[in-house]
Amino acid sequence: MDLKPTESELEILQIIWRRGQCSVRDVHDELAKSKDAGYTTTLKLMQIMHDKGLVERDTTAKTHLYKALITREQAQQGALDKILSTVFKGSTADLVIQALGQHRASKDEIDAIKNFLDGFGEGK
Amino acid sequence: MDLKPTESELEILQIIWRRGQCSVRDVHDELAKSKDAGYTTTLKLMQIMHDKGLVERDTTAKTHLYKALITREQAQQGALDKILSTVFKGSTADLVIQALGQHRASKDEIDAIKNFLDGFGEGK
DNA sequence: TTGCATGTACGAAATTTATCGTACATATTT
DNA sequence: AAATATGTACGATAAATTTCGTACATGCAA
Repeated sequence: MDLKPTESELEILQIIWRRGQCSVRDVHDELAKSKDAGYTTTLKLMQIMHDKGLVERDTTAKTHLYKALITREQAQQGALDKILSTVFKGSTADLVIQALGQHRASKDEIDAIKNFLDGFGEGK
Repeated sequence: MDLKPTESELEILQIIWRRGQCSVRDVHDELAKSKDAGYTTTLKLMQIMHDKGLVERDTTAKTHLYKALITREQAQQGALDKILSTVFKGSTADLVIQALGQHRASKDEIDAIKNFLDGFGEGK
């Protein structure tokens, strides 16, 4: 099993993750807000995702309903692993610092991360 | 200008970043350790990268020498931006926490991040 | 100078990913 | 019932990326 969604598949997974379960129509309407592709394109993509085992579907009704078989966390981890090895020389610290430096995290976010670090690395 | 290297281009950029400047042969030998592709494949890729403006080259000698025109930091930022929007719902905090949670950063790394956060968000 | 190693150039094929058209089935509306 | 809307299936095409073969130039050793 591949487990590594393509870019387009990720766009679709995002929507499924948010809604939990959805029809091709649901996904396509959502996608159409930011993108411009035909309905059958979305359909085909979702069928391919089904073939790959990225989603499962309930075909009892005419309109099939899709659910994700890969979790957002799994996809996140996969994405992190990839960029860690391709651009961050494997350094998590570099990645974190670069992420925080540019993206102007809010104070709340920073606090959340500090708390996380405290509970993690115990004491300093 | 596109500025968004493909997967293969990133593999090559990594090597150029590490060595500062190199010939196709340098890159290909390095690449061959982990991968298995022909020399002309690497050559073609680097020519394409030159067309795209990702690298520059010195062609005075027979063996051309390539340098990166995009910095590692730029590529890192691009990679982060992409996965932030595709899998992390735009939340830097989520990304950081996920990165730290799984990858068992060393104590030193954690300390480095804490220091960074202290100098950054002032106050706790 | 001949032969071989090492280089670049570049078209073409192979792969991968994304898009679309068309056929066909089943609801729903009038 | 006929017409229309909505849905799936799926082959074909397009587009992007990667891989390779072949031609050709040049440096170097025998």
